[in-house]
Amino acid sequence: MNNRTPKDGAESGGAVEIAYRHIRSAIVTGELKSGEALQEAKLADQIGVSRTPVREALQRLSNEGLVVLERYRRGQVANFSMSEVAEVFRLRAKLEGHGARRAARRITPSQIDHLEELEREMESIFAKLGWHGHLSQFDHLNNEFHATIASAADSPRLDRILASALELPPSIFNFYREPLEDRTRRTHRQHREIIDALKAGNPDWAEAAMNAHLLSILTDPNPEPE
Amino acid sequence: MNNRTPKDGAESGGAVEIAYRHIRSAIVTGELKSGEALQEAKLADQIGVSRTPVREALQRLSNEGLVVLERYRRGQVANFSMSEVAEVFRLRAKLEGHGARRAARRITPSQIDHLEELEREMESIFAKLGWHGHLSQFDHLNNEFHATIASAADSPRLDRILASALELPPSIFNFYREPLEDRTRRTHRQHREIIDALKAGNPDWAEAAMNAHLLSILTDPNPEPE
DNA sequence: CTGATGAAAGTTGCATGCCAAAACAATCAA
DNA sequence: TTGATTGTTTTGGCATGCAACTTTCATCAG
Repeated sequence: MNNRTPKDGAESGGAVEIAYRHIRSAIVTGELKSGEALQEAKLADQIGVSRTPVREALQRLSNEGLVVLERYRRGQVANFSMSEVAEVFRLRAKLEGHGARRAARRITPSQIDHLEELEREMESIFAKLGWHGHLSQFDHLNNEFHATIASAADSPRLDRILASALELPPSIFNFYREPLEDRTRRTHRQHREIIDALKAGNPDWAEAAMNAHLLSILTDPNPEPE
Repeated sequence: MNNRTPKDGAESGGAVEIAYRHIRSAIVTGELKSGEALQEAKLADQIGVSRTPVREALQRLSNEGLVVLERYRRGQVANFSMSEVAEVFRLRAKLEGHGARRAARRITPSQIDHLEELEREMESIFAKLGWHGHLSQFDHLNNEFHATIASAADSPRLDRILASALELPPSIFNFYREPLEDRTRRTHRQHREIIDALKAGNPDWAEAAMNAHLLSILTDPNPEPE
């Protein structure tokens, strides 16, 4: 079973990267459901690599919180309670708010162009495909939008934390009661406001706008004490 | 070269854990200096495990930011500039401030006892051994002190971020100009104040005290815009 | 039928080997 | 001497095999 691929078309990284993307995407699209068991051998076979890179990929996903690993036990797709989702957005608000504040004073014109371009793309695929069709692409663009701001904050640690510890499968949005189209339109407005604040170089505004954006996700009133 | 150890005395986890602790401790104590190359085979041999668990351990350390990995390149011990250290403490202030705020309403009496016990221990070993002797033990107890508060915040993600993305080798303290004894004494006072705030169940106070504690590390005035 | 028990099957943890890419060294041209 | 070039050595990336452990399932006592 030697499926060595000396040059696999549009391949970017190594086998770990392939496995990582594959599994992550399966989780993100809901193909792998919360709580579902993850068997190294099966995944390896399915992806076309050996167990070693699959193990590394699962390790990474475990760090990111998308997968739960326990010694000698089968991995599982993590499941996210509403309160966990809320907590993630609270933490992201703290960190990305901080990031936006710093970014307001450091962001370059070309980064702002990039943000505007990303936002245009998001709006255009939303207009073309509607919510359900655009979920996966939206996730990607939206992640890059936030990552661009974080990187403008010039804090590699912040980058890493946001990229690795505070990601959620976009499928969680499907649990919300609010019509998804409404939520999406609001998201776009908020993105534009954040861009405005960054363009103006106003740290307070940028932080506040980012906070508003992230905390608006928590529409369901949450009864626990702050 | 089969150094299999069917039951290795007071062993806790697996080979990965052994490798992880070994390498981490070497970095933390300064045995491995910043920028030093990390060769899988050499480490594996030295630790007494194979390369596979060493690779996993390095992966973990890379996620934690203590090690820098790049595909096909030798790993290196990360090096921490003053501005990175400052940024870590700013991020910790945001996150642990949030944690302390939540903890103030949730912490249990037994957790408070635990904090007081930890603080007593820290002060006692400091009194006995002075700064240089107590560095490694202090690091351990101090980490548990902060981890206890974070866990009282009842936010597993926060736990994981603090444990994995915002750790620094305690050796960085040696770069500060301020006499270490002074700094340590202030740390103890601040710890006691944090405990007081938590005991009082006052979220604002707890957050503020935690912020004061973490931001006081940045004694060197930093000229960059916030 | 229910819960305990133990063997068989399945899965993960780790060691090892091979190959490809990087690091290094020697050689040569300018 | 210096910088480029090529050949050699070193080292990391991945596949695979075996051992340790968990899970499953059949069996049996109650």
